[in-house]
Amino acid sequence: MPNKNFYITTTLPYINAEPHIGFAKEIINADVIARYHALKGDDIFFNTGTDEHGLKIYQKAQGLGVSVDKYCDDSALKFKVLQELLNLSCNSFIRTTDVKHVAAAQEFWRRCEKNGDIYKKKYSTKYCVGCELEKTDSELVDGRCPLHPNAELEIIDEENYFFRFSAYQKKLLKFYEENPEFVVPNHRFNEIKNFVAGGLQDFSVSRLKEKMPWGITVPGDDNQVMYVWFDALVNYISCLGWPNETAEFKNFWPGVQVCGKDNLRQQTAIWQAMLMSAGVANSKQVLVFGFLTLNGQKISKSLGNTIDPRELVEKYGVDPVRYYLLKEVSTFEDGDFSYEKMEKLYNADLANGLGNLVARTSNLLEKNEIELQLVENSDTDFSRAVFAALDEYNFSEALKIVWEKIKQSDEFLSQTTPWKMTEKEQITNTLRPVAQNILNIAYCLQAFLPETAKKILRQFSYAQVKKGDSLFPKIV
RNA sequence: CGCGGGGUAGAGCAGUUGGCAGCUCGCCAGGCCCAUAACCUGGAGGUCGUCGGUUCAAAUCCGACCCCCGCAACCA
Repeated sequence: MPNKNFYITTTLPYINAEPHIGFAKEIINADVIARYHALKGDDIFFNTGTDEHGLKIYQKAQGLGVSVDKYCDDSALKFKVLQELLNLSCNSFIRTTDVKHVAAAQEFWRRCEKNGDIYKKKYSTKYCVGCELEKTDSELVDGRCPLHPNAELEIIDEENYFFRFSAYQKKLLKFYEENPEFVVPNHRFNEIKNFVAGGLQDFSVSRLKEKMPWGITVPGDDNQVMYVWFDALVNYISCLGWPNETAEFKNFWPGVQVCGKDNLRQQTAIWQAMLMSAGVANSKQVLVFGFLTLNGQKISKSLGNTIDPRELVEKYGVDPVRYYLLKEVSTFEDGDFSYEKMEKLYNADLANGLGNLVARTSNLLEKNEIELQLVENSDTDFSRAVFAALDEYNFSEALKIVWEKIKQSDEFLSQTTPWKMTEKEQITNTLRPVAQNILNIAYCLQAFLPETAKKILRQFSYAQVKKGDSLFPKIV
């Protein structure tokens, strides 16, 4: 079977806030998909990065008394370290301040302009710096932005460039119809279809440079910079080298994009219209994930209940954090995080489940000096069942199937009681299928818990398996 | 008539081509003793939000209503 090329990209988090657990979920989900495809033998391009332009960034840097460049460098680093922290398999980290991205965004603009989709218009509107957005009166509460009541609204009265979004209503609807798998899950697809069918308004895609210098200069107009959204979306192809006819771009675009549910419009409508305008192929698929709550409450800075992935990883380890987000939180619906649930799940599934099974089995193997020849992925019915759930992005179900195998193995040991046996051959024959199960489990877990899978594969690759350290010490 | 999600055992959830109501945690009783005080077996516990309809049969399909939670060109 020839290798296929598989491209997946996250959205780029905006660097004005610390990385939070919601984005961790998004990127871990993407990582599982990428690792799964790698396991199948596909060639992978896995992109993430940072979104760094816009007024909010500019003002924040000024407030801190540092140069914008330095502020961006420092902030981008906080996101880049997630790759190691969360054990991600990304091979591309793009920053919207990268030279190649800036050039790509400008070329993208030129193509949209050439196609007649960018025009200049004078307008006046209220603008919330906190949201980086213009606000309509209907969105305001007491004349203030409800999300940022402490920020003064700015009245913008200027001439900006607009993108002819309205021209793409029919084309988008046709595209959706022709690609029934384009947005997953289906209820999000319906949502965006309804939105587009309801009519589209052109939106502004530039700002006056004198008011907002931190952006990419509009080609042919030194007085204007691109609106941050317009510039940022181009990253999904600039990271592949576009507009150059690179091998990466030819081999990997179009790809799969993932995003949080707040980003539905940007990814599935605005960006798709932009691609059509620039004459670039549309994305292959967009996966729209749910949100996380913390102890049942919405996570937000104003509530002060944000949670830093680094803190979690330091406390529990990478794989337990990945496990929680994959098993306990459904892929497309909202989910909840709490330390209490984290620790319960850790003990039940990782310490008492997988960790204990590996410990008791390897201990019996070592103590009885059993030698085995095991085969990786010997039970293809099992791995197929796991992968079938993965094909539907149902990570929780996939892990459930794996854990059923763990339970079966524990049951088998209890029934056969190999620790009572005296004949080495009998012990060997009893432990062999259990050890083989563990190896098969580890094979499948490579997509989910890469570190743990690696440890087990290594431990069970020797003819004489040793007990080794416990994988997940119980939390007491 | 804005859009969407949800309401299933004490808690957290799974379960729609309609067919005996499931999983994890917790609780009770027993077993085992290789293993990380772990593991195995059995048990208690649910009028599947409410009301009505279709059907031999409804958590699942249809209609009305109640209650929670997001979103509303916007935050992952």
